Amino acid sequence: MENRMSKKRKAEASANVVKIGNKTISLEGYLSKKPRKETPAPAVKENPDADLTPDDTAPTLGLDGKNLEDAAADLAVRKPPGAPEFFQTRQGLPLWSYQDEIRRILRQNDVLVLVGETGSGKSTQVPQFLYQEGWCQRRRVKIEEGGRTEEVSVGGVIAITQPRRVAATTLAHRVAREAGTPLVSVEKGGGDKPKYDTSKGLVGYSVRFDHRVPRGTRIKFVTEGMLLQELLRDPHLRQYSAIVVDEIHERSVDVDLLSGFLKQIVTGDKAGRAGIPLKVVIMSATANVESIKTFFSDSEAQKTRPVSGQQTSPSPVQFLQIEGRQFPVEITHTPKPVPDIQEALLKTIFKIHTGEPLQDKYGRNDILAFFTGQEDIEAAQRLIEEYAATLGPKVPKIKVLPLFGQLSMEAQHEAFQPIKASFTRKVVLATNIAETSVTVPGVRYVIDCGKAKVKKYRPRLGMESLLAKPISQSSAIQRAGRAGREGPGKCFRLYTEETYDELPKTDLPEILRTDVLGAILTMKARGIEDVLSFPLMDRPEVESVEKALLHLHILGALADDGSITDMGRKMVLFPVTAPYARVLLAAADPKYDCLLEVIDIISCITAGDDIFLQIKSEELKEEVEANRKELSRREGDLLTYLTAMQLYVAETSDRAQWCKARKINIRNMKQALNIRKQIRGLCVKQKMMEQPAPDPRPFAPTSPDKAATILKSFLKGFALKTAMLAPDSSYVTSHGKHVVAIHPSSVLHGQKKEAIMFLEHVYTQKNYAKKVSAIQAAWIAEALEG
DNA sequence: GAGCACTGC
Repeated sequence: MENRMSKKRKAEASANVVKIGNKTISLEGYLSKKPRKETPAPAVKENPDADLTPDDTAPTLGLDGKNLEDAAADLAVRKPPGAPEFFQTRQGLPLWSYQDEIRRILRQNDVLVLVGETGSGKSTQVPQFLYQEGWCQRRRVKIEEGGRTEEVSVGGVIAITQPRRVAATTLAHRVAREAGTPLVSVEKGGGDKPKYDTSKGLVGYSVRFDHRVPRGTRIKFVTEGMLLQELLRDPHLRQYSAIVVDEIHERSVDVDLLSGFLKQIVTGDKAGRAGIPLKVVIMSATANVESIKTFFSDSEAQKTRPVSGQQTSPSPVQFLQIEGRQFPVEITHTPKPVPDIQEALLKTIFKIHTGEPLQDKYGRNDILAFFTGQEDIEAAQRLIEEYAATLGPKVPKIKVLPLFGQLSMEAQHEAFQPIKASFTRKVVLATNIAETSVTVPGVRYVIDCGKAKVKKYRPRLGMESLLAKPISQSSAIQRAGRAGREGPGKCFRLYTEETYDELPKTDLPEILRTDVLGAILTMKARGIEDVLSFPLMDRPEVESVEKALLHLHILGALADDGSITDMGRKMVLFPVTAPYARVLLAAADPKYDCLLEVIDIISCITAGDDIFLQIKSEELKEEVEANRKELSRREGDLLTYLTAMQLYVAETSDRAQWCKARKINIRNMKQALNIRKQIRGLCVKQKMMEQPAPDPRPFAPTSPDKAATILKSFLKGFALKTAMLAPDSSYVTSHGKHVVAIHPSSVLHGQKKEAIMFLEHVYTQKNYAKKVSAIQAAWIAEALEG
């Protein structure tokens, strides 16, 4: 609330401006409550491909009876190199016949855009085709930097980026086996000695919490975020001869930023690499790559390319398209728009079930239906089960399996298993999770409702919305493709062909749907002064960028002239969003001195979805709620998370049972412990605290005074996410004056407090505040003071 | 009284 903001702050606000490039923005405008019209923007989830299924993780030793030296000897005499038992499979991949062409293109060019559909083998084969190329060798060179000459190594390694950790690690394991230097899992091997010398190898990976980079690694699978972090240390990516950007069609914020930095390296002055080019292979599973090709081709910098010993000047971006290995999928649209999608979905399921065979020569004929969310899935499940009970003895039975992210691991796993009962058809009711993240085996019929829930950030309102929106054509194609993985399939679209034609070709990339706060800070920390001119495939609206710059200024990450501050540099070292990083820095301040507590809370929050699972059945409800009583704190959700973490750590006998009794997501809790360890380590390294005492530590409840201090440190990052209780018992936000309701998942739901702070603000059916704490109004002004 | 999907030295 502006009238509660301190006078000092107001005075500063009117005086302070942020400069971006040649633009000047005043803080006054940011803090004004002038209403603005929201522009509606349709958007949808991204898209496809995964050249592997989760089952691929199974570790195998391979190369029976051989050791690393033998494999190395093979390598020298054989062409292609690698473990012989994989030759046949690899040679059968569509990509195999393109290997000479791929090598030829990259000998002559720096950038290749490669379109390869699901199953083409691009993720596993491309790095193996390239690592023995002449340009891919490591070289000792002299580089002039700051007036002095330095001898450094450039090149030698190929990095392949993946949007997800599992993809990076499973691909690395598979390629390592194919290359004949498997990454034997020491942990999983139990007491057995690994068969191979795992300290050496051609293939490695590096993802958060998990790094396996053997000596001699030439092919390294990394997450996009990991490479962005490496860029912080090494802006020229000197370790690498090539970067293979996989799954670019998913268009994560990280891949967009990475593309910008790669474009700068490829087209810019390569003095930092002693003139040695960095090769870039962009890989997409969808053919819609025009904008990507244009992005990497058109460059002003290309004209001023240095001539320091470079033989070839780069030609335009090369392009190669490889067919996938999909079975044909017959697509049916509805002749007319359906009035009730839920009803149409059910009718289509029954029609397929009664009219189509249960099995054929390709295998099982299961059904996968795409829904928008959990609520629809659960409603449909009840109706299908009711219907299934009425089926005659000659009709196959139906087994309904829901599949969405909030389900437990075991429940999700059930959807991947073949049905054990005979004469039964599996019907999987899934959210978008089945479009990209997981592959359900056995599916031959897909039903596509044409919608998906999409999260979109509304910069003008400073909040997010999560609503069902029409999907894109490429998303619809991806959904249909799920029917053709194991045999010819059928896809039933519950919308007309005209509707399909009018859908956007691709989904809105994440950078246009999300708060660009993090992206801007990432750029600033990597030396981008004028963020508006940084090369991006899709540019966020200038207003969104300005909002983010101002927010970063308020957080203290940017100085008045828009340059990054020491605090900003510290903030980017933490694997949390900028506001959380600000809270960590505040908590380390002697004035607050509550860093350990704040780390515990932030670890719980950033571990994924809520650590508290929802309680479904009525009978369990009372029991679980009774068990949760000891965790619950009247100060709100943050102190409740802290108590949960402290009790979890103090629990030494059976943590799994402890979680089960309270319906706490143990997977997220374990992840929270990982994050806690990582953040603690970073804080020690930054001299923000001493090495903390090891676990377990006995539980002692946090005192009300300490709780207040913790909440005050959170306000340092979230002062704008506060609301006051109005006379009509609603909460009105101090920034924007919106009415918000406390989300039912909060321990403060239904309670009236003088003022609240909330870490998340999402519009679904209502304007909801999530992760809520009770605060005093006076604390808000205090937090904004300095 | 309610929850698309991912992710970070």
